[in-house]
Amino acid sequence: MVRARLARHDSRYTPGRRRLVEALMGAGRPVTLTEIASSAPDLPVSSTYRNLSVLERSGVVNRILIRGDRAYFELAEPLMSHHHHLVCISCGAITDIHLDDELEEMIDLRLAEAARRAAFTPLRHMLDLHGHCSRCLHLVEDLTTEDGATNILRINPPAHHAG
Amino acid sequence: MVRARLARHDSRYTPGRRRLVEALMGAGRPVTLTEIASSAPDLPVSSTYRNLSVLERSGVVNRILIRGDRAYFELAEPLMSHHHHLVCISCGAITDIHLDDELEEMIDLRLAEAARRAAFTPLRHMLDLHGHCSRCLHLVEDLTTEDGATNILRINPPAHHAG
DNA sequence: TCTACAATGAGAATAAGTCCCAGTTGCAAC
DNA sequence: GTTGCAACTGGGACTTATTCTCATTGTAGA
Repeated sequence: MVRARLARHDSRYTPGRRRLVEALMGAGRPVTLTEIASSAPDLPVSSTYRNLSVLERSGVVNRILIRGDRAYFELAEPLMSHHHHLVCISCGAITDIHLDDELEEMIDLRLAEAARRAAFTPLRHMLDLHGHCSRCLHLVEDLTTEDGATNILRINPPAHHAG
Repeated sequence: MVRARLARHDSRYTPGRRRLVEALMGAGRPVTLTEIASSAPDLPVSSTYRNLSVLERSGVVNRILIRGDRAYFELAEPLMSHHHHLVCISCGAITDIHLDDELEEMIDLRLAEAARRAAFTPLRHMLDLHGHCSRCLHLVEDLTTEDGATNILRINPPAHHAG
């Protein structure tokens, strides 16, 4: 199936690309290029970047932008089931979560309405929840202010950070 | 109100920060630091980066990560009403959209359930729709394949790109 | 086998964003 | 108003993820 999607873009399923797909399968969570590189040090960095782009263009992997300083990669549907993310804004840890189909459909429906009004052609929605994981919560004194403002403390990632 | 939120973090509402808030108000859409810099060339880059971080930490602006190569900034709630984005993956154009409160509440409810199971403390959800704007649609031949894969073409931003 | 084109890999190049530091400013206490 | 402390500023150096270049290699099909 990966091969077919690549072929559709005149691209080949080469050993290097297979290694990448397997690495993403093995990780089971979104990973950065640095993480891939450290688990497969023989893969050249430039080739890995190029191949991740090719795989993305062919719809095999998704590039997810959660932190400004680096990109995360994960397998696209249907290699990976549709899901969303809990993103810790302190340490960057990412947890996959699933929502029920009814809600997903309702979201898609309403987004499609808004898209039509803007003459926009939808491809896929991205829904993430930003907050603090249990290990970072203690770093934040109080989460809300008297005027209801969220009190976001961007703190240097602690030692346990997962990304 | 901006001043109060800054004061909560032992920060001051200086002229440079006021300029930034006014620039974001004037833009009316998410903008990059480069855009801010070109509309206010006298603001030093390093100060602008620093001040945007301070304003973000105080809950005055939101940093939105939509393209991997740069960050966008917009005013946070309630200076700006809660909204979501249509993001063109070809040219990067961003359009603000609003969903009805009922759906927003349902999303928050289900996300909160998932967060509780993961011992995660929610702060805010991010929901964007990725696709192609009307001006970029012609760059894509066919949007779906026979196996249902989305056929995403990442193309160099055309001349009209909005950021 | 030949040909055309995709893929590779090493390093140079790019650019967003951060860091540093010396000088300045704002706020609060006296 | 003076003073002291801490926040702020600005310019440039620096870091680093990502992209680009290009010469070489691999491969599918004629």
